[in-house]
Amino acid sequence: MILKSQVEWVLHCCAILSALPENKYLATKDLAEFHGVPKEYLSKALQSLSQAGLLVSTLGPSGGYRLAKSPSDITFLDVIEAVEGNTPTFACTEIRQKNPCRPKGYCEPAPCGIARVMWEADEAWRQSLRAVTLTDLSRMLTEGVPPALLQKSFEWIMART
Amino acid sequence: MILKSQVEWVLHCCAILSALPENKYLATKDLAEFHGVPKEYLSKALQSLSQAGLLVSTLGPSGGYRLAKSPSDITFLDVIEAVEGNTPTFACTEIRQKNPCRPKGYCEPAPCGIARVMWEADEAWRQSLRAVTLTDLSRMLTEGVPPALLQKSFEWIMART
DNA sequence: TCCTTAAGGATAAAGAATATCCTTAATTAT
DNA sequence: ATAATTAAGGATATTCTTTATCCTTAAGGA
Ligand code: FES
Ligand code: FES
Repeated sequence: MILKSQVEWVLHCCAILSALPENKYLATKDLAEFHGVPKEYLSKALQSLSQAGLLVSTLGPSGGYRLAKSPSDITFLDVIEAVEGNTPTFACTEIRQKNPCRPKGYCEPAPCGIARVMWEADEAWRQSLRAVTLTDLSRMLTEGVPPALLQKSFEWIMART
Repeated sequence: MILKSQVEWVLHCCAILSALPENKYLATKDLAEFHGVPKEYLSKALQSLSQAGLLVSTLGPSGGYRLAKSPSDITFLDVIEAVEGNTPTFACTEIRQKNPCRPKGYCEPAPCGIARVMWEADEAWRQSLRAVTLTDLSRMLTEGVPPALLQKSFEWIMART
């Protein structure tokens, strides 16, 4: 059980977009090149973020994506669920109903205890991811990085907005 | 991203094995029949639990599996990791190293902030699963179930040990 | 000696993740 | 107007994982 590689991609993309000035857009092509990932496939992931209301897109030259809201209003969980969906990581198939001793038509006390434990763990995971915003992300990704590299990267991005 | 169906299977199997008297074994065939799942494939999962030191197996007629230790010493996480492995659910591919502005040979402050957040969430998930033992499981799976059904199921199992 | 069982290897089928290509419509630059 | 650029989305291909079955071997019990 492993998250899609797209999750890493879009989180890094969000970090870039967080640094963009208001009403500036950055194209998929540039985000793909910056991160060394396939443009077409990254595009699918960004479309998901757009549909989830996290990004705003615009067409034509100088088009691309920007954040739909303040970085402080977008959490890791928002981004991850946009790509992975929000279905629980544990799917109960109700195998308890296969119990050969079960009376026909018997109705189990719902939901199964196992599923409850699994869903609680799932919620702990989500809660942890809800607690981190793109603002936190920007801070984390910049600290300890040489100012010269940050500056150069910023200019690389700005040259393409 | 979804857990293997085997996870649900083996957790239910562990609940059954928890109810077994000391030094009694239950065969894969019976566990598979009780839960209505394919015997051969369930067998692979039980082998994993055995290799993880959670179950003890014995051969021949009246052979099968029993718990290797007290139900209170086996957690959900133990069982799940035996089946799913213990690799983190987020795999960082270090795409930050693809940054075109990065000086050749530059060494990033390890690990990436994104990976740290993801691994922390992963740990929250694991912590939640570590807090529940097979003893808790037995209680959860029996409460609210009619005593007659519990009794009948117990007899079904005992008849095959 | 015969039957039952776990262990484990080989293989196949189904599904999900990864990736590419192409068309369409909107927007901008010329 | 025209041409270039871009996101959106459909179709399809490839690879990997999950799910499943089959078969052989060795151990244990009747
Ligand atoms: S029946 Fe699905 S987890 Fe118990
Ligand atoms: S480089 Fe992998 S998560 Fe940042």
